[in-house]
Amino acid sequence: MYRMVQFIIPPAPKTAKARAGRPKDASKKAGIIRAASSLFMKDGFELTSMEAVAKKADVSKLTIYSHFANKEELFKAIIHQRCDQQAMPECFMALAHLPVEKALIDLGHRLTSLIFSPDSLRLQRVMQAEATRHPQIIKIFFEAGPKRVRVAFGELLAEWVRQGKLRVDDIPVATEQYFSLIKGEMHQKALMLLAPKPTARELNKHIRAAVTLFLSGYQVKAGRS
Amino acid sequence: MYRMVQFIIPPAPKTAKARAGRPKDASKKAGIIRAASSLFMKDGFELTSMEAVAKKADVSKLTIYSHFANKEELFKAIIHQRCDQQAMPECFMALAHLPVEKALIDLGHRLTSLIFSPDSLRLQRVMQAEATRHPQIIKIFFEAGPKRVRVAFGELLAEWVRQGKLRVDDIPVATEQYFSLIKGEMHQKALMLLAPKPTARELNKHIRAAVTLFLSGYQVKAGRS
DNA sequence: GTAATACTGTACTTTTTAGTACAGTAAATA
DNA sequence: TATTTACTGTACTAAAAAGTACAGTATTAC
Repeated sequence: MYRMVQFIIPPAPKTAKARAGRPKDASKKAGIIRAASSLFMKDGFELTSMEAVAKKADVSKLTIYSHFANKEELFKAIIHQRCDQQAMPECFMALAHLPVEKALIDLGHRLTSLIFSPDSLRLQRVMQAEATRHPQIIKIFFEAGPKRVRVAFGELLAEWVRQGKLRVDDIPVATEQYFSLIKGEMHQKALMLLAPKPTARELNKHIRAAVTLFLSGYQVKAGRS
Repeated sequence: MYRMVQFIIPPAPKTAKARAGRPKDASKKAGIIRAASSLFMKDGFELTSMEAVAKKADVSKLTIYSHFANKEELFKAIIHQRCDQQAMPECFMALAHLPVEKALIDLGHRLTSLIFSPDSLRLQRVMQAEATRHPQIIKIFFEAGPKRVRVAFGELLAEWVRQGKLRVDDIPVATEQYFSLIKGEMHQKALMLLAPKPTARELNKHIRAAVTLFLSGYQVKAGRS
């Protein structure tokens, strides 16, 4: 039964068919998305009202409903858009020929500045809050964001193993460990508003400690079997 | 102005003064707390209605309002109560004379079975969802739960350092690293309902890997300065 | 120019829920 | 027994928000 889906022809490809009459205003839609984005990120799904979105976008409420079927669809559109923004430039492999320690520290800085950015924290908070009510969205978010980064890191690790710089039995496990150490508990606290943004000094110390521990487990030392 | 608060005498210490008339029924209150607890943990603050609590506790809505001023107070009472339950038996020091590796693995199992328990996951989810609206409660939750456990673990590490089994420069950092590794990303996924409960085998492997990495960084090897 | 569609503003319906009013009953103290 | 307080059930108020109806204006394709 499921196989058949692959052969179904998409129902009427009415793309930019210019269907007679005044066309929709793309700038209106963009304005709605911008307004909704900031409100959803600030207040979450439940506490953001469509009226507030309309007001902030300087648009009639009915205009919103002409672009998005309902509140859920609007929310999904916002999350999709923000996930795309969050994607990291996949330039991990460029680090493959640096000294391992330096590369890991550099990466640590880039990752922390991403995940501690106000936007990322807000998105993460909203996702967690809505986890039970929007499980599909969470999945999209995870695949588009965290997962891609981890895959790229795994490939970098594999390259270093090939170069004989690291000794890693289980790459997925090591990847998870690196990210766990880099995130640490500061991230959890930042999510819960329990800690102010860490200072540059704190971050530096944190990242160095994480990389040191990671390398003590995986770096190839002179004179090993 | 604020200082004065410290000197204000508590307004009439009517403790168990038996203030004439029918006394409040403690079992009603307990029933309300029990019902509210399960509902708040399931649906969070906003989506739990007082009517639902009343119905589940088999009690009149007004009875709830006679025991708790409003919904927020009821919620706070629930969180307090659950925090107290979550506290781990502080028997960490009993592990001080076991072999370090065995102790860390044992501890890892206890910690994971705590934080992956349905109750803990639910509490954590509710806390995260309500973080922005109830910052004071979050603080209480953190001090009563996670923080106490970390302090106890830090003392255990210090004891091992004293015994010459470990070499740890910065105990808070090492503590954070241990907990980060033990929690890993599985916990995050479990919170977001992205992963089913990990199997015993997976947990075992995960904990072993975490402890191995931790010890490779902090265990004293024969023949070191 | 005409028909079709987009957009606006206002007002409305519907639903949900926190919190209250009230009238009555039950259980304790004095 | 009289009084005071706890509890119940029903019905209510008030507010908030999703979504719709409608009447009118603006903008485009044909």
